[in-house]
Amino acid sequence: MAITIKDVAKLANVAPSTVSRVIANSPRISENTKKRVREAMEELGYHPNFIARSLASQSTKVIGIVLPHSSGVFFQNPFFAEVIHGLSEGAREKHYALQMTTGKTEDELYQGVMQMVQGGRVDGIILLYSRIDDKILSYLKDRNFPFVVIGKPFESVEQITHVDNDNYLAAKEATEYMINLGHKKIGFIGGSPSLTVTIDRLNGYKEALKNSKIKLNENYIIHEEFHREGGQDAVMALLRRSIPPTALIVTDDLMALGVVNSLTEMQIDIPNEVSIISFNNALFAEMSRPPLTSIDIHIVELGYQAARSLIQLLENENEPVKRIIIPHHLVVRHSCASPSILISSDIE
Amino acid sequence: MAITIKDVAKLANVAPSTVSRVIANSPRISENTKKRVREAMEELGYHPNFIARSLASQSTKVIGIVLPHSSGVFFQNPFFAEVIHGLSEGAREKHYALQMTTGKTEDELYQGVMQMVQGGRVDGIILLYSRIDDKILSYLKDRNFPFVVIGKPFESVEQITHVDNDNYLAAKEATEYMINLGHKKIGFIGGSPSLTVTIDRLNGYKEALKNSKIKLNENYIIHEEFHREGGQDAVMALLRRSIPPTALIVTDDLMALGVVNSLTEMQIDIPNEVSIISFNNALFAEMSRPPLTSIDIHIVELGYQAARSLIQLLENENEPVKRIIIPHHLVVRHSCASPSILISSDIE
DNA sequence: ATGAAAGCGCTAACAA
DNA sequence: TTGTTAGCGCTTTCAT
Repeated sequence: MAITIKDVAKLANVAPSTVSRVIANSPRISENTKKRVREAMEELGYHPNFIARSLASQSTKVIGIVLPHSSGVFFQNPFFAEVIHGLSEGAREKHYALQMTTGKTEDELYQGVMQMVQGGRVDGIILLYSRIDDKILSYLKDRNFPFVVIGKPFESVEQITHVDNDNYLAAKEATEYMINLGHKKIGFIGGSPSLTVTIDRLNGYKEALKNSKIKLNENYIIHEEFHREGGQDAVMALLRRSIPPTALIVTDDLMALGVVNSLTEMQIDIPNEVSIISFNNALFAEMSRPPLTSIDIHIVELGYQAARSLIQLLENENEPVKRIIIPHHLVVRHSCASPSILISSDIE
Repeated sequence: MAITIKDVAKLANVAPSTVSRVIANSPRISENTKKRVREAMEELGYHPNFIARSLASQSTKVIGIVLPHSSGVFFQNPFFAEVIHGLSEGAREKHYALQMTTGKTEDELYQGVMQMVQGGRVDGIILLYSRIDDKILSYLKDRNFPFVVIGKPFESVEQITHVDNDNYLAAKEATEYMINLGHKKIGFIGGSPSLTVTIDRLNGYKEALKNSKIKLNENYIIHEEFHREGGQDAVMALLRRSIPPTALIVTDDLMALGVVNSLTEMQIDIPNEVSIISFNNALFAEMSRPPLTSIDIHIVELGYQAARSLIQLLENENEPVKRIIIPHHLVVRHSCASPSILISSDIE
């Protein structure tokens, strides 16, 4: 068995409780005994047992992070690595550990979260996604368990601390960018319609069209999964429209990559025949041929702020509910151009 | 306070230890009382407290994973997401949780590992890298703490369970592939020379050259970090050689991407002027223009097997030390060709 | 400023 | 087959 607080106490000739106070650096212990105790700890190579401490103090200093189910897809997307990067920075700074839960099905995931929460494994939880009617979110909310969501909660927005982009605005700007280039037939390729990020971006897109008096064409809106195949399927569907769009708002780089693949294969020129703007600005956007104009949403920062917010929530009894909006910005590359007069008038 | 084992015991009219045995599904409890106890648990919505269980049983059912320091670079590389994917599958199947440690410096990382280990936070550890003279590995080994490394340990290979590819063979085959195409001036762009993966691949490269009686040119060997800039710097250096290589073995996709970028910018044709073969076969390899011939090392499987091996180690008193080799395979795309007679004879 | 002692929720050895 | 009891290593009242 390892060195315990008792061993230290014995060597330093004090009570275990005194050692405990020294660890917590209680001001009620004289510098003198603090020094003695610390020397004893040093000499014995003592390290506090976190589990015991957790049990006694009812706090673990670990944060649980919940990936969406079907995490297979999620792992492939650069979003995952970046958000974890940010989370791990934020957690490490405050000396919190990170624990991960995944599940193949929603129910498996739910069980995992329940174990984390009721098992007392974590002090708080960060949801890496936000969707409509999420059982897990309801569970956390009902139990009043501390949590933060990355993305905008679908309901009770005012009561849930979350870190998000202004996805409505970002999509509106992206769409306006296309409109300003002269596009009128603009397609929208979004993720699952049950994700709030998709809903917000779709609304931004619609608003921009409305403001410019462009009639919304429901046939121009496609929902697919956030991976390459999703983008491919989406663009194929869009190309089957009697009048295909000349510009596409694609809400994920990996999808956009699929879009580019398909168009390239069909020898459709980007940006002269179809313009594309993507979201997230992962390395893929830069690597694509042509390089994609993309909206950078600063994913690392999203994770970093989420970790910090949760920790504040945990450490401050009555920390208010917060909404943190991470700014986005447009990175212009070479996937957007004015619609070719030829083509657009040709078809009409 | 939440429902405890005592509450259940009271309701079911048994002793707490009986409830504990029911949880563990001990065969020494009658089906009858099992049923009664389970009903009580159900009725109260009882969930066992993992922390208390961990303290009493001295086992946490959590696995610690250690990223290399300078994890900033590591997070960017698709290797990270894939290996975590595999780890999380392997851990979840056996109902283990995953906890992550990162650090900006080696010392910070070391402290983190010490906390995990001595703090009793984890039952075992997986190192996601393998380097020469690793303090952390020595620490784990000295304390006899269960761990598994992904990659080949530099020392005591026979005494440390690890999951690896046959990197020596993979690089040898890659090099032979180039030789068979007719290349004689073959460059090697590897990662840090303190990583065993680099060492193994370099040795495989050298062996292939030797077997084909091609004289080793130390100027053709470059070491850089596993990211794009690394690849760019490396290829620039190689191009400054009086006789630049006509083929490149690049031990990482992201680096290869940098190589391709630089060559493309300089209007050097791939594969006609320079052939490239990369490692890992991430999406980047496929996306690159031209698409890269690459060696797929099955990173997800690496993670999956690592998790399983560690769990076996933890659950079986005298599980033997194991070395698991994940097969690799060559994926041929369009970045390799025979050296142009013109160019190679021209220069010589 | 320090010590004694109870207890966090569970497991496991020992009894019965 | 089940109950009793003593910890696991720490924190935290309550005394002193």
